[in-house]
Amino acid sequence: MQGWEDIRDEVLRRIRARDWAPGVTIPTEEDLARDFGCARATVNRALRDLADQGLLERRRKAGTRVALLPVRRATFEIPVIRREVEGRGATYAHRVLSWRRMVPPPPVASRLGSAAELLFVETLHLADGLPFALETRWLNTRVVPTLPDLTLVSLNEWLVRNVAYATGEIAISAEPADAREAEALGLAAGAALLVTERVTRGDEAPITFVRLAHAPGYRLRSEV
Amino acid sequence: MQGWEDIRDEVLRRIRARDWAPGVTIPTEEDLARDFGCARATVNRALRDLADQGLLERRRKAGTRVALLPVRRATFEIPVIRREVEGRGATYAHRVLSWRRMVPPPPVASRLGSAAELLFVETLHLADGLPFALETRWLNTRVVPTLPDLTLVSLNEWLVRNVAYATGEIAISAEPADAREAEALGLAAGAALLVTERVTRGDEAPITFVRLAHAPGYRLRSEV
DNA sequence: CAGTGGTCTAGACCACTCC
DNA sequence: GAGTGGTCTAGACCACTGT
Repeated sequence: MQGWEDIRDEVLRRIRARDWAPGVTIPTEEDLARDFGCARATVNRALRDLADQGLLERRRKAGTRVALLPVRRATFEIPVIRREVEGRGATYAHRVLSWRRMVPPPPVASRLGSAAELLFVETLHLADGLPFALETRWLNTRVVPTLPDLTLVSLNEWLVRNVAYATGEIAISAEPADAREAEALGLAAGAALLVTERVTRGDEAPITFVRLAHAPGYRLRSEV
Repeated sequence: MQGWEDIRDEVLRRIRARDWAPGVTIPTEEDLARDFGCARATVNRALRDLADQGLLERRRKAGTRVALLPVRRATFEIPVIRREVEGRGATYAHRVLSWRRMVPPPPVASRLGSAAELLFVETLHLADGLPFALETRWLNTRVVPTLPDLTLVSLNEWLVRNVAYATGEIAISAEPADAREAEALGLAAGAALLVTERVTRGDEAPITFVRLAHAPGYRLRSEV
């Protein structure tokens, strides 16, 4: 007996073995369904999965072709920091370094699409007592009327649980540590940091902008 | 008329609006199918999509619950460098800086699971004539008997088109530029570089290890 | 216009897992 | 044991697009 995963694996095998070389059109779903002795929907599920991975290109009428330059899609899981630290077998802690109301600097304002005064919070995340990441957050308090005790729960986590979001973007880059980051993370200024920046927006208003500067040694990993 | 995407959007709306709060069990597929006036398979497709995104957790018998701490899954497209440069509207070029046979350094050998002699190739990728990324590659020539003229086609691209691969991993980190990278990219030593490292393996033998050190300003982006 | 993928349906059986 | 999601089927109609 065979399921759609078996069919996907067999198609994948034929692609890798170059039975179906890059650029060539493979048989139609109907033909494959007959060959494999299953329903067309099952073949469709298998081919759709491979197309989602970028290995096949599908177009109505034109058929299904093996991708010439497969665009690898690497998926990274971006968990809440506490989970990430605990997942490494370390003990999580966080410390709020400062908070105040302030008008965001231009780069933050433009990303959020709002130059209104925001709550600024600086949090150091620790793994086994050592600096793990410095979080720099600007928060629109209009959409978040009541706040938790920041010393008890990470704002990061509280927002995930309590605020409805609509859309967002993530950007990853490498940047030299500025004076503040270097001090908080216990590094020399200019040290290479992996920085992730996230913008989160609600239906109407922007919610928050977060910049996470990770201590050296941090890696994002993905299987392909 | 409604399709599975409409149902997915409506479920997403209810999650965001907290009609269905984090942690609660939502109605069964059968119930939802009746409510929406469609077949169960259509509801299944919609809920499966949201579960794949990490917003729902599904278990047989237990039902479908709204995730408490949704693990955001950010998907980044990792295209061939030429495509990436051209996608930014720039002109692509590459220059092979050096190549030789050598035993890989221990970190590379352990990643590939092979300490045999490999072909080492150093390639500078250019966008509009400016350094874009420095590629450092170790290639198992046993699985790649014939090589192209490296000055004509990027080894990166040639491999994608001509070598069957089975599995691989990608890791992303921030690292200070070493002397070689700084020279090739025209930077000061220690500059923060976004580094992507990829291991590719065939059915039996390792194929290649690639390290890409991207010039400052490089960002990976993803919608969430 | 015609061929191909995209999706929906109604029903069925199965696999897993909670009780 | 029983409830729920996971998947398959056979058929149908539709949407897109190359010719």
